[in-house]
Amino acid sequence: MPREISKAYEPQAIEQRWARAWVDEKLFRADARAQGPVFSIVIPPPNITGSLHIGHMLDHTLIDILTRWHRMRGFNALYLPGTDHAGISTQRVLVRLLAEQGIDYRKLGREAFEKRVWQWKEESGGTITRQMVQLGESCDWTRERFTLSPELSRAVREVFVRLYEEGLIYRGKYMVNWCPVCQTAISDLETVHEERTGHLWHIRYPVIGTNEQVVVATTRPETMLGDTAVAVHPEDERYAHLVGKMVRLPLLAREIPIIADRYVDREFGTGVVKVTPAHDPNDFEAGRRHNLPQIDILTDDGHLSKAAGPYEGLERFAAREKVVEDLKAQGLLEKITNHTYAVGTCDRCKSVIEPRASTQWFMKMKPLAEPAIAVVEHGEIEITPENWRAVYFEWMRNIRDWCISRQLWWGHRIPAWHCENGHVTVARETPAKCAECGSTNLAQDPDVLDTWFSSALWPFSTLGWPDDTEDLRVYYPTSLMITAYDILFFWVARMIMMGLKFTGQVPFRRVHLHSLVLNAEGQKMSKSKGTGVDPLELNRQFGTDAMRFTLAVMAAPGTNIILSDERILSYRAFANKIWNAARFLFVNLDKFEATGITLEELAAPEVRAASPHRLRGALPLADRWMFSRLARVAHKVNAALEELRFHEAAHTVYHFFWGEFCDWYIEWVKPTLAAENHEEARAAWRNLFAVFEAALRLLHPFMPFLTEELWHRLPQRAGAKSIALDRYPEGRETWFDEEAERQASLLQEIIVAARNIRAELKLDPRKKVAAELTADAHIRSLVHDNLDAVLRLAALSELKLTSGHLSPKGGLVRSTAQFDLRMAYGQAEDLRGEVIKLRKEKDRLAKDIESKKQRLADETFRSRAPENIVRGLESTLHEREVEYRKLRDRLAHLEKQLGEGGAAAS
RNA sequence: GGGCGGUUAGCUCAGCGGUUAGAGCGUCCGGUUUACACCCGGAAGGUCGCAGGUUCAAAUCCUGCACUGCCCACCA
Repeated sequence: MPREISKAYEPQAIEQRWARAWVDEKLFRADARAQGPVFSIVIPPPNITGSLHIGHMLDHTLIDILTRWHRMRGFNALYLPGTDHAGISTQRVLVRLLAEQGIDYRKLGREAFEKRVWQWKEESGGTITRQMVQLGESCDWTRERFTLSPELSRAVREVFVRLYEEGLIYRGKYMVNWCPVCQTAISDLETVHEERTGHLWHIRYPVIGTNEQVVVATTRPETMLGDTAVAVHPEDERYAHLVGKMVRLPLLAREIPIIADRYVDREFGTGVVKVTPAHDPNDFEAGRRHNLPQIDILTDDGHLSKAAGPYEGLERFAAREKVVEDLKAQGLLEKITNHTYAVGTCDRCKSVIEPRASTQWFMKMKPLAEPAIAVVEHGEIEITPENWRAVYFEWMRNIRDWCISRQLWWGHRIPAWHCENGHVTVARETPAKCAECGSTNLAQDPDVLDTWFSSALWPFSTLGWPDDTEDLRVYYPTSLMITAYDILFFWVARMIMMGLKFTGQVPFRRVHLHSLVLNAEGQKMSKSKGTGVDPLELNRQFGTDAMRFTLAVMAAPGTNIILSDERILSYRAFANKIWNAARFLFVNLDKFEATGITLEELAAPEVRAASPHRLRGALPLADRWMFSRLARVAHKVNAALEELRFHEAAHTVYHFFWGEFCDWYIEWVKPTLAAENHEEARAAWRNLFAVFEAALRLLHPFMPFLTEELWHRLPQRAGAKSIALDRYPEGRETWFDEEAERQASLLQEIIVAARNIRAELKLDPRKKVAAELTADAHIRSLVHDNLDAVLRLAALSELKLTSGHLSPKGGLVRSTAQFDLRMAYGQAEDLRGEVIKLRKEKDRLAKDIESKKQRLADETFRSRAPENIVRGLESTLHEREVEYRKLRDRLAHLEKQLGEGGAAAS
């Protein structure tokens, strides 16, 4: 046990040392054959492109707290780490990096590009995992996975082929969200609706063979170039005579029909709508119903295509202006009105997406969603906080097919091969010939899968599926999924669907959705917006343990987390407090050794396991109280963690350690530690060490580094490896010692009362003064038995114990129903402050008593409220009345005194 | 257009049916108590957004309103 210990906690060196040691020793390697109930959790795989941001830090902190807690409780715990290949994100990063080097990725070609990405991944893709090691996360690094590794790719192909064979994956031309910047289709979830104020352009379409014209309104005038009809409601009398006639499409002079369709809203605008089947979801459906041609007027990169005639080549927004200008010139623009509408933007690049009919791969979701709804309904998967259940159900019940193909190069290549005759062969391995016509002229589909496709398989693909592995049998279904609520649909819902479909089991038994971490302005932290904070910088500044503790304390469900330096600072102070409590033990080792106690003795398991109730009676009050509090706190922390109430668990240990262990217990037993009576001193040391060591274990899941370091500095059994493998304090209810808690808090009240008077009198804290305590025999005897501690902690020279009523004369008094404490004062003190205070207190008490009396006088209350509530109220009322009488007498006395002195005249 | 949160001490937030509503920071007063000034002791500070209702009992449950944040949505 080292004697030299720095005065303040300096986390950096300690953290680095333990982080490395834990990995080197493979301390957290899970053994599928180990004993104990299983706790398994897979990480929400971070993107390889990123570095660790505060959101990850929160995820990982909560996961790690629970993993360490379970491990310490004897669970066979697995925390499986890994990363996501992050299709679009990674491709975007690489394209940019290459561009910076003057390389056009398209010219590089697909194969060379992929090679570059892999190379980059090897060099830079490990940032996050390195950072996770630094953070000391208790993952099993031997089981690290990557969504694009050969093993996981195999799972992806297996799933794709099976779904295709069942008809749940299909290919076809449908309306998709097209991002002209990323140049790929994206899913509905990846488009973010943004409210914008724009215009509604009203355009005249002349009806051929008449003098009439119809007016259509549109938010995207350039799409008129792709119109293949205009539509009216079949029962709209205004236009009934026009149905079946043709209109001349302005600018292009194309003749298109006027059709009747129920999807037209007669109330909106003129009741006539232009139909652009290739660029609007409603029009697409209408186009199918009426057999209209689809004219795609766009190119992949958002310019106008050949189909746009004279507008070919124009950028889409330039084309809009030109179209409007030309319509205006031809007098075909009736009016422009203001209009707010929601525009879809690309989640990745924020550019406006274009609805576009395109041939893509889709997954049928309804059949997959049904069982996924059922398992949550039936509680096979518990979602916390509960309000997310409703959100989940809502989305799942209205789920639409998922566009899974992406026009990218980085990702899982779709396992489909096209032959020259247009047949498609879907296979697990590259086929030699077309399954339909036998052609050997095959080309693999160029598209890759949406990143979330492989993420959806994560809980079982990482454990070895599709093989029937030991890991899968032992660790699947996983115990819990912890992630931010913003990927409930993207990821959580899809994992549930895929897990059920392919393993017949839920992927996890519980989902905990935590809040987002926002900055001081309440904005979502984001690197692109420059509003992010670097958690590693904060860790360096305040210590990882302080950061972890802050996040845990703030992880209360419901609200978002707003991080501030002040808050982290207060938990850095907490870490320092723990450090200094340890320091107290270490710097007093000479006193400790003087008692003849050995370190071996302290490390003995029977001392550690000492169950307080066995010792009760033999122990001094302070120790009985402390052990009881320890048990109660352990009980509460365990219960809180069981229910994922991290903030409550953290609060509880914080208050226990600082407010009870340090502020009261250590101060209380200090003299005993140096007592002449060695047996007494030894017992005090033993208990102090035992409580401190237990407190470290209690704290360990929250503050792994600090506790590991201090635990190793304490005497430990030979071969004891890590606090992380030690037992978590249990807090059995049989350890609670209510009598000791009651007595200790009474003594504390007396001490606080004395301190209060001292502060009021502005006494020099070192100056010891005499006081008088009036109380019943029971309390007097309690105080008498603990007189040394009371005198010392209240800085009293003596405490006279008296019975009966306290005479009203002289000194400052603090009273409760149980006792009166009086301290004499010199003549210089001004009593007016005290009088004001007492008056205020008297009013408050009078009001309180009045309301309690009223309650108790209420017959309905007495008959309906539970007995213990009524009795509790009665006894409280009695106490208040006692306090009130004492206070009234004191006040009268003081007022008289002031009045006589003439000081109250003013 | 639907839905979900939030509104509690100067600030950031806990508490979510039962006796005098809590924490951290900040404020004020007093401290070189040999573990800790990242500290110690004491104190001040709140008609729990507003209005109704349910209940013996409401910060806590219900309804409405007002701000405020977010999610979902194919009305041109």
